[in-house]
Amino acid sequence: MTSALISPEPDVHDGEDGQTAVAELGQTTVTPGRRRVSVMADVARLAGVSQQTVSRVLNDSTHVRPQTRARVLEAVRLLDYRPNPLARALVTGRSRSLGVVSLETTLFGPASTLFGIERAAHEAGYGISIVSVVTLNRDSVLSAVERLRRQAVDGILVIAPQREAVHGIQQLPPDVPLVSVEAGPDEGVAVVHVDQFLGAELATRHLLELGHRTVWHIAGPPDFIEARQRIAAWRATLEAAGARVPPVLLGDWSARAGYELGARLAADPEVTAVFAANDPMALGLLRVLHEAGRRVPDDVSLVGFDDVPEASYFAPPLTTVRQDFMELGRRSFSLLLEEIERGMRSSTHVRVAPELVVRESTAPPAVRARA
Amino acid sequence: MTSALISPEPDVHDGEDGQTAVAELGQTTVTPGRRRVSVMADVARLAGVSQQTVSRVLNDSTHVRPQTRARVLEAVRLLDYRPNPLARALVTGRSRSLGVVSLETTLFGPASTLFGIERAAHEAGYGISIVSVVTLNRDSVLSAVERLRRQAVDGILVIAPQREAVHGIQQLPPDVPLVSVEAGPDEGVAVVHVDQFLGAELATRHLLELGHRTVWHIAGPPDFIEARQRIAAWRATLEAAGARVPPVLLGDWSARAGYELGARLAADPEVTAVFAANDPMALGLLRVLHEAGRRVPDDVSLVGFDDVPEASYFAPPLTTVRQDFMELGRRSFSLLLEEIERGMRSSTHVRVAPELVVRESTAPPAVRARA
DNA sequence: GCCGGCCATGTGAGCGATAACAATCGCGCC
DNA sequence: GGCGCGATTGTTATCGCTCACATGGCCGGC
Repeated sequence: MTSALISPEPDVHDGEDGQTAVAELGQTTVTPGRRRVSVMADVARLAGVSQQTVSRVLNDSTHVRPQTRARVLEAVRLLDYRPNPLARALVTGRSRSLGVVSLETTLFGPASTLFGIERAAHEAGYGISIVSVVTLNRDSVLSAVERLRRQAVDGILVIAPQREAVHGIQQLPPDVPLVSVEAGPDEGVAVVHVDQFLGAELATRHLLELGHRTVWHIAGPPDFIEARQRIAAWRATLEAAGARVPPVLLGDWSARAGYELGARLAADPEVTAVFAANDPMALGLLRVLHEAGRRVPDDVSLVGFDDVPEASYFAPPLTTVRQDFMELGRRSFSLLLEEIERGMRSSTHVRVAPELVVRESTAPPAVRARA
Repeated sequence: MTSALISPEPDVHDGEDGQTAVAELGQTTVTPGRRRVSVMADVARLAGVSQQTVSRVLNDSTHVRPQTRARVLEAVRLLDYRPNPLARALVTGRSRSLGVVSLETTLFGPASTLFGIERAAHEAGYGISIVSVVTLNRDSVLSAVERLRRQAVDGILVIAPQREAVHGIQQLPPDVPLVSVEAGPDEGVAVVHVDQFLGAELATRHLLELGHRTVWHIAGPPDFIEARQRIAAWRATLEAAGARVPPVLLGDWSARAGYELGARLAADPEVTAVFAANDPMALGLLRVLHEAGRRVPDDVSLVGFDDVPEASYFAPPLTTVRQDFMELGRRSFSLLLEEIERGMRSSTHVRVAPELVVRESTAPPAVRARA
């Protein structure tokens, strides 16, 4: 008997504030001004079944007669019912939401990773809460994680490209599923990252194989783990090839750094191949080389890193190492999901392979350069 | 027990899966593998008070004897108790979390706004959940909002710089507090945005006042509301000053667009002043001007928009219009909070004033240009 | 000296869902 | 033809907290 009678005269003072309080069926009174949303009991009543049956239709959905299910679903539709996620989470102990700790930056890598995670989570029906930090260090990571726990997330992803973050991650209480993305401690925590070593090796080898005698490197700031790994791989690749290892130039990821550090390279005719640790720095370098009258790739070959969307529009289109941040997000998410389901920390390391994208900024050295 | 004794022969499988079940105190049985966390009742028991008193200490905190409060807080500390936000939200109807719909982009504006919101929310004790969309249109906005509602957010912020998004926003059910950020419909929804009209006027007037006869404009893509507004204000400012209105050049926010469209400007000696609708396009223009041998600001003056962090490192440092995205986030957040507290939609428009930052890319026109 | 009223605290009832178990029905099988 | 079992559905307890109201002590005022 769902509202058998609808009285034509709702017993409501139709208001001092223009809002209409709606007379509701049954015994529930209505807070004026707040539209009452239907709950599972309403659906049950309307469908003429028990609340548990409604729950069954909405969840496992086994052991329900098709006819019953149809009636329930119809009631759901009529009432525009949506399950209250809080109530569900309270009783199941699962909120189906994840926390992400992210650097407050518009740097391409961290920002893209965030979106990659969001997309993967979305597809699996998870929501994500983010906490951004201005700097990554022990305390900021700890307090960010604490805030996320207060939001009842099922698990946490820390986008932690910087070394300092590692100290925080290591000290986290082990009772929350957690995965470190882009970098992390060697032990005790699951880590998903792009294989920086491979990426830098691909870049460096590509240039060596084109015939360059050695490769210069404009690196990222050494507080970024990735920057260090790229330096190490670049150096190892040169050494393995018996090539001379030039001094490393430390930048800060910005185009400006590429420009300024690049000025020294542009002035040195010995320099025929450069590997820049990210695309913006490659862009800066591109510019200073141009200003110095050194053609790319004729006089100098250049490889970047990241494959930002604009890279193929650089002049010339940039050969670079692509990092698949969507894949990174996907893998991080599934690893975290696994931890959540097994109920224990994992300490797996997942490596995502980067890919060399050859465009037009690399070529064999000019003949005079060899002479 | 953190290995008080390290037996040389750890009894490895004391379960079948290596997990150790910890014996807990009291009558509660323990799910093996999952550490039980303390709840409010535990605190109450330990402090020798009722659960309600614990609740009072943790919330309103009025009407509690200092001595009692101290005892409760001590118990909280001892048990490392944290209130379960789900239970609280279930009963209060407030989750203290906000939803943000954001464009899946690393564009400086939307990305910074997101962080601005996060920071403001954080300071007020709110968490944020994000949903990112690849494109903004009616359906994507609607489904994003729907997803956020399923996460039990108290209110929603839509970062909606594109026109298409407006259609979605207008169709949203009015029963959830919502604020549109950066743009929105004219009516029915609260909107917080930077005053684009003022910004473009500042830029254009600055150039006119330096003595330039007119100002060219490299605009953003017209599906962005901001782009249109900047065009309109630029045009109006020129007209008000009696200056000729040159044809507008439509870009896509990228440095590349600035470069390519700029080529035409660089070739035209009549062009002495350009207003670029964002900093990256200004950067591209800067480059093509340089390549064409036209000096900035001696031959051509240039104003950007956004004040990205690198703008002061451009060559020359860029005069630009700063948008305070942190402020934008703060204002959006407080407006939303107000809606939440009053329980009804507002349709206020809040404008955040941009600011002209004069650096070294603008100067009076060269004398020969006037002649 | 009694009573109203405020302070400090406790009690019981939900919030809206799921979990665990109980109950009912019909059917196949010996 | 009775028994047992699976398919369906209902009942009750519970998740961890806050709300509304009840209670009991202590104070001041007449």
